[in-house]
Amino acid sequence: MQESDGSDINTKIFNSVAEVFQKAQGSYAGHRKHIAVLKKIQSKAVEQGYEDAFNFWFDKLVTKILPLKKNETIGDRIVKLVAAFIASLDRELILAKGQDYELSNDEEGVFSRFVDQFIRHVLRGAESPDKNVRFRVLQLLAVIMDNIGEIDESLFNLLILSLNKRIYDREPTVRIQAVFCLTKFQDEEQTKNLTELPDDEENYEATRTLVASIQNDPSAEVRRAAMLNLINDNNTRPYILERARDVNIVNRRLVYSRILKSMGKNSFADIEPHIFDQLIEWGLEDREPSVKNACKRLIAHDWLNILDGDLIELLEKLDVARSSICAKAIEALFQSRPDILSKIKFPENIWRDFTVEIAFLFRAFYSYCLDNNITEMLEENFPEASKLSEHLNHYILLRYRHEGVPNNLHVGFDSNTLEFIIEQLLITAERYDFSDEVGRRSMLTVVRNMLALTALSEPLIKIGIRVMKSLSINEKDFVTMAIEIINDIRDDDIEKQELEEKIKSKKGNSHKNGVSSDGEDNDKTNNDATNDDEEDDNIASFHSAVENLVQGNGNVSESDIINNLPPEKEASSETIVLCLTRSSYMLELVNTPLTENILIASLMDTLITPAVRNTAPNIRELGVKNLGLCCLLDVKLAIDNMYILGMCVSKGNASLKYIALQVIVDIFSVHGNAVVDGEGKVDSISLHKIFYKVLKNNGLPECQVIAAEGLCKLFLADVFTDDDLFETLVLSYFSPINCSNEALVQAFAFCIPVYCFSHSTHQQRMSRTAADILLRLCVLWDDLQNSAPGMNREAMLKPNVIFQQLIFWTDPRNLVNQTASTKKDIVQLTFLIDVLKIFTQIEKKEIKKMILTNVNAIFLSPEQDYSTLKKILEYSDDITENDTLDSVSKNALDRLRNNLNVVLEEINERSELQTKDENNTTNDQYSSILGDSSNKLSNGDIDHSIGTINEDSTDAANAPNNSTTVNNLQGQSNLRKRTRSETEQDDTLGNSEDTLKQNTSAVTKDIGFVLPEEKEDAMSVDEEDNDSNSFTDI
Amino acid sequence: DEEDDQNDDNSNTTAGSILEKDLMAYFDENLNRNWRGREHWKVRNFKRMNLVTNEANILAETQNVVRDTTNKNMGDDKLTDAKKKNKPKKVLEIDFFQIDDGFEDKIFAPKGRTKIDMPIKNRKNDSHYLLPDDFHFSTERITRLFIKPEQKMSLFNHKKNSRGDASTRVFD
DNA sequence: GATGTGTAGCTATAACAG
DNA sequence: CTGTTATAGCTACACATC
Repeated sequence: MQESDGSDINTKIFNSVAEVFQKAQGSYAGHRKHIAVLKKIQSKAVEQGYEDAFNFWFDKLVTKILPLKKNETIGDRIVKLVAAFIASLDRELILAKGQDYELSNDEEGVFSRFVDQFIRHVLRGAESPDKNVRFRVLQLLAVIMDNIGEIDESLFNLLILSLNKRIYDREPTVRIQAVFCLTKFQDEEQTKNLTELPDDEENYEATRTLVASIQNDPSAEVRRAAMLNLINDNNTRPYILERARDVNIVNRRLVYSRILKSMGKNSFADIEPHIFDQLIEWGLEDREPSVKNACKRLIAHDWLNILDGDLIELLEKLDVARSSICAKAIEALFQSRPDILSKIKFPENIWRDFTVEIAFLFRAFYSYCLDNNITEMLEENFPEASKLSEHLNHYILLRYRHEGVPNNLHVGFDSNTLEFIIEQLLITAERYDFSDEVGRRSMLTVVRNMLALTALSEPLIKIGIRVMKSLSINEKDFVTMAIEIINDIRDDDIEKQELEEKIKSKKGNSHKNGVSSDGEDNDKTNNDATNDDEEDDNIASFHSAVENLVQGNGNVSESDIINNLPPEKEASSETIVLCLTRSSYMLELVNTPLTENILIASLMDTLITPAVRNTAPNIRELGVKNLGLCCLLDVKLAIDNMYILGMCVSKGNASLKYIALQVIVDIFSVHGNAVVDGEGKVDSISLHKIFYKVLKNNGLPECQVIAAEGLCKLFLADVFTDDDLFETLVLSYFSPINCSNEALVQAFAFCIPVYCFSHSTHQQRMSRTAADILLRLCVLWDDLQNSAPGMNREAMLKPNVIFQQLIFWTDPRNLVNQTASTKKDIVQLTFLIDVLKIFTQIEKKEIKKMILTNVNAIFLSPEQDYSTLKKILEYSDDITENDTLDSVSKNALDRLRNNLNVVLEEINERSELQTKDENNTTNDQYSSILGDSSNKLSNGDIDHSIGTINEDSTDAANAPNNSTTVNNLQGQSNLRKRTRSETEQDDTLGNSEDTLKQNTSAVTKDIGFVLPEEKEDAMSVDEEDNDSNSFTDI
Repeated sequence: DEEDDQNDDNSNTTAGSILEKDLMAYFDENLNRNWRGREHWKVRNFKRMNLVTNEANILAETQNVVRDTTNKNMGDDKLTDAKKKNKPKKVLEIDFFQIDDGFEDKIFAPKGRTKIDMPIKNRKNDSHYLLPDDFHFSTERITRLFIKPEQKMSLFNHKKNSRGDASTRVFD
């Protein structure tokens, strides 16, 4: 080939290709044509033996767009062009192969050489320092991945290696494209290996890499790309679906709106039941409305459509019997599809053939109609009360008696199914219309007798009692009936024991002294069978009781019960549990004081008090709960039992602590401080100590949460007002030892702001304690950073964030009770003064910087008190003069001082203006009240005095205090300055006598906070912990 | 100042009458996003209560509005100006005919000392970027008693009654 | 690493066709 | 009714800039 010809053709090829690119960058419009042209150029070049030249120039021209950043339209157009060109070639080849054309000119070879060269070419930029180049390279690879045909092994290895490097690129955009590329290399074999082979750094299987990305990539968009492109089979599905809890909102939403939606009917079959439940719960409970709505739409729209609107089938899929979230799901369904409401019917003939789904729909439909006042539907679909009770009775009999009822229909019904149906009917019954007396009476009979069944499950006891409450005439009637049931159960048991004893003694059996039923078990061959026998007996009495009641002999009078003296024998522990369960659910619904409720008093004596003293843990816990519920009804009882409850918390095992703690909090919530501190009452300090102790004990995280939540409640209610206890509370929020106790953190995250912003006295308490909190936490943090490498340094917030939090909490603008005087509020300013005051106790430059750089988040306003602002300025000046600060800190501090000066200036200007305008009249008045303002009268002072004459109690309380504290502060500040310089000198000598040292040593003690073995007083602000241990005696 | 005084009085009377349920809803709404606490809170200012409608606030707000609008107008002008400047700059075109010898060398330059990889510590995250369990703390939850959930305590409006008594109420 | 700007990915509403 | 398209407006997140 001659050179001139060669370079001529070569140039021609270059010009032609370049022209296409030149045109194509302008718009997408001519792309079709451009691709045709490119193909023509290529085939012509091949014909002329210039295949390489075409490839060379094509690649070279593509290189030009590589530096273009993301979303640059020109770049995107060329990328599209390349993709379309390659796709077109590929498609042509496949088509040709499919039709068995003779490929005349080795098109396949041309294509694969072109692709091979192209990929190798762009890969040269895969590790370019320019992130745009890396992005474009990966983008080009991603868009051609589907159409590269077969590539040889060396290129494949090169590509995989590059992609597995780029998946860890610095730039998220690059990683996203890498994910897109990798998704094309997945296959089933790999997903199997996912679970079967161990993790391996050198394992370059695409699926494994993608799974690593979906879980570990910091960028939400990368995880999203992996989620949407990961192959969806049994092995990978859990990784995809767990994104329903991704921290990113869009990712969470996409699980419902894309992943699950596209799975269609397979969602029901292919997802494991517990995961399926979890997904629905997560979706419907999500904090973000958009996620919640996506989930609702999935259920109410997509899924219901898939199932052709078959509501029952949908409920089957949702597994109503097991999943507690279904109530929410169906409510969403009713709301978004009101059309289906009218299609729901409950004809008479299905009443005896309820399934779990129908029963559930029945109850949900009823509740919905009731809540939304759809009376016509109620009348149309729901039978009269007596019918309801009949049906209920039918299922109760089915469940608790095996003979006497036509069995053929319900052969497949297991007890769980029946209990679920019964529960649904009872839930309906609780809100049913019982204006018809006959209906009410018959339902009452059914429920009372049901509650007498000893085999009744706890959920049914609970709802049964509630139904009984709604059926009762008044509370006294309710209590009477409930206690009668309880007494009957106990008496029956004792009777039975006596009977058995007689039989045993007749047999001359020796082992009768073993505590009742435990011994019995040995004699019984089959426990279940015996229970059933027992049940049959109960059903028999059940029937006779029904007879009695229907004949009107139902209600036993109160005196009957009281006169029915407690038998001397004790009931078996199983029976006691049955009684206590019923009584606790009863007591939960009672509100009349104990003094008007003699029956409950008798219950205390016969059942509850013995239970509290029982040695069996479960009985004792139930007893404590019952006792607590009674205490809520009577102050006197509460007072008498505070001590024992305190003992339970301090000496009991975890579960006893857990319940007793709740009881104590509830008692305080109801009775306030009346239950402590007085003649014969428990000392409130001792109770505080109990709370400290539980709060600090991270061995029992659940109890910590109760203590925290409980304390927050009590502080919110102003039952507790102790600053030290409050400080401990806030400290445990930030403490690293609690960082893994999510419930605790969330309780505080909610309660602390509610507390601070609900009342200015609350915010003032925070303000008073905040500086000390900050100081302690700074020391703690510092210690954590210097601790052993095993420690998790992220377990604690950095001091700057803590400081920001405290500033936010003390910001008066966040108070709910916004008034005009909010702008004058100085709570946050006093916090700042305290911080500046303790500032010298912070030693680390790093921490000082974190404090100072946030100091300007404090709200300053010319409305605020002049002297307070002035004081802050003085402290700031002091720090500037005496501390060596880095430039950032200094700038921040200067800015604060500058701002302060501006504000102070403005106050001065205003007051001058005012004195001119108002002809001295008002000012005279106020200055006479103020008396001592010898220096220039400032507007701030005036405001303040107005606050004082006002009836605003908080201002009135604070005004004098503040001025004195401010004065004191100044004194202290000077003193401190001296001490500080002395300390600096003495530091090397080890002098530890002054107050500052004392403080630091107190602080060092707190370091134990991090170290479990020393944690005793670490968190507690309470200094002397060892003196009175009222609850450790005995 | 006299006006302020007046307004103070007004606010004190009106502020006390904010309904408990409104307060509860207010807190639930505002703390919804901050449920994870700790490092996850944002300085997002609380949506101000619009429940209190006393003269002082109306006055203050109108003043703010006046100032705001003036500011906004100024800002708007600046913004639109900035946008006008930004938009027309997108007339970029590549000359594909211009191929000088060295251009590929720049693009395919070795990474050198530029860090193009994620730091190792960022490649694994134990949280897997999943949210923690949500315990759904709410005013509803913290006002109800632990062992007697039907009974609610009244947390916010008890102040006027007597200190140290949470004055529980029962809602039927 | 704090800041302001830009944008992906909805959400809402209407109009319109099937 | 149901589904599509077009429009504007919104917010959390990403990106850029200093």
